[in-house]
Amino acid sequence: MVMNRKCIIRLSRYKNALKRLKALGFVKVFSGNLADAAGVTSSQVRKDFSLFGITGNRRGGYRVDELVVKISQILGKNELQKVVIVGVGHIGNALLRYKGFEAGGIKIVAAFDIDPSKYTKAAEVPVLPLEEFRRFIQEHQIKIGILAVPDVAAHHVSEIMISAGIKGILNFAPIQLRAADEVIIGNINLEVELENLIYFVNAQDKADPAMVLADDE
Amino acid sequence: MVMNRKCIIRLSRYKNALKRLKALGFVKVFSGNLADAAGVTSSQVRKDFSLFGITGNRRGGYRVDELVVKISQILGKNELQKVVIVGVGHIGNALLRYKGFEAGGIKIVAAFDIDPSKYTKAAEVPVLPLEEFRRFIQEHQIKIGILAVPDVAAHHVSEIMISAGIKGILNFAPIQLRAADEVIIGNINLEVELENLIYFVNAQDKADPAMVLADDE
DNA sequence: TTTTTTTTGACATTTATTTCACAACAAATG
DNA sequence: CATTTGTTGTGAAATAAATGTCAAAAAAAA
Repeated sequence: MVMNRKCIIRLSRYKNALKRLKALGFVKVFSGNLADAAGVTSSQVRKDFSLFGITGNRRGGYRVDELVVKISQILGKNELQKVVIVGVGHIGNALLRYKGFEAGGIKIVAAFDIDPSKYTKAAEVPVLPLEEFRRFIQEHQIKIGILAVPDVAAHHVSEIMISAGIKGILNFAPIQLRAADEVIIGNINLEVELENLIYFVNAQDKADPAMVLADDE
Repeated sequence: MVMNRKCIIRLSRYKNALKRLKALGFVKVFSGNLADAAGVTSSQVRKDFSLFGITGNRRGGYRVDELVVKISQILGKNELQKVVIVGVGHIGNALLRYKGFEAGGIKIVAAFDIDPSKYTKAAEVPVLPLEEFRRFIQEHQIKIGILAVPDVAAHHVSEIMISAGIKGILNFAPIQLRAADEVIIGNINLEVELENLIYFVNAQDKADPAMVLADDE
C-alpha cells in the first residue's frame, strides 16, 4: 500500500487529465502526454504507475479507459462515496451546493448544524440537527466528513464526528486538528494558502522563475 | 530566499501556534513547544528557523513577540495584503463573507462577476463587473486574486487576471491552471482533497498507523 | 566565582523522493 | 522474417528533506 500523499495527489491529477484527454478523443496515451497534462516528468508518471502495479504496453503506451478504471480503483472511486458536512455556515453551505462532486463519484448525503433555523429535513440533501449525527452515520455507514464549523467549535465537533465512527475528516477550520488514532485528517486552511501565495509573490520580485505551487505539498 | 513550500507552510503554522501561545500568556517558547503545537520535531523547528536566519537564546528559547514579528516579516504580512475575488458563486460568496482573514492581515477589497444581478457597488466589499477588473487592480495595486469561477471559465478568466497585473492566483476551479511566466498559482481542488482522504481511509482498513495528512504538500 | 543545567545552532546521518539511463519489448516497416 | 523505431519498466544515481547528535552558549544555582 503506497502511503505517499504526493503520489496519491498526482494520481488524482492523472485521472483528471485522462478525463480531459478522453473527451478529446484519445484512446491511448503515453507517459509523456500525461506528464505534460499533469505538469510532471514522464519518468515520474511511469514510476508512480509502477508503484501501483499499473502497466502499459511497451511502445503502445496505456489505454485511456483501462487507466481510468485502474486509477479509480486505487482511489476507491468505483463505488459512490457518501460524505457528510458538519457546519452549514458560508463555507459548509457553499460545499453543500457545489456541483463538482457528483461527476467524480462523491455524493454529499447530509449536512448537520446546531442552528434550528438551518434545518431542512425534507430537502434532497437534508440539513439535520447535530444530535442526529451519530444515528445517521451509523445507519448509512458513512466514513468521510467535511468539518466547516467556526474554529472554536472545531475540536469539540471533530471529537463528536470521530466517536460516531467517522474515519476521515476534511477540516476547513483554521486550526491544526490533532489526529486521533485511526482517523485521517486533511486540513484546508485558507489563510495558510494565501500566506503562501503572498510569500512566493513577494519572493518573485527578487528571484524570478515561474512556478506552480504543488499541493503538497 | 527559501523556495520550499512545505517549509513556508510550517512557518504559517508556527505563527498560528505562536498566536495561541501568546493568548495563553507565553512570553518565550522553546523549539520543543512549537514543535508540539505544530506537530513536528524540535529539530525541524530549529532547522526551519536557521534557514530564515531566525535566532533565539541558548537556554532562553525564543521571545514570542519577536518571533511573531520576524515570521510575519518573512511571510510579508506586516502590511495589510489586499486581495480580490473573481467569481461570486457559492464558493466566492462564502470567501467574501469569511471573517477569518482580517485578523491575519488579509483583506478582501472587492469581488468581480459577470452577472449584473450580483453587483453591489456600494457595499463595504463591493461586487463589481468584470469589465472594471483591470482598472480596479491597477488603481489599487493588487497582486493577489482568488479565482472561484466555474471550471469552463477558469482558464479564460485567469488570463484576464494576469493581463491586468495579478501576480498570484489561488484557484478553486477544479482544473490544473497552467502557470504563466512570473505568476504564482496555488490550487485548491476539493475533489482531489476528498479523493486523498478516501484513499487513506480505505488504506487504513489494511494498515493502521494514525496519521495527519500534511499539506504539502 | 565556579559548576550545573538547559537549550540552541550546526553539522552529520538517515530517509524519502525524483530523475536518469538503458535493457527489454512490441509494433511498424521493409 | 529481420530490422528499425519508440515506449515502457526499473534499478541506480542524484537530489531533497527530515532527524539525530552534540559542542557551545547562557542562565541559574551553588
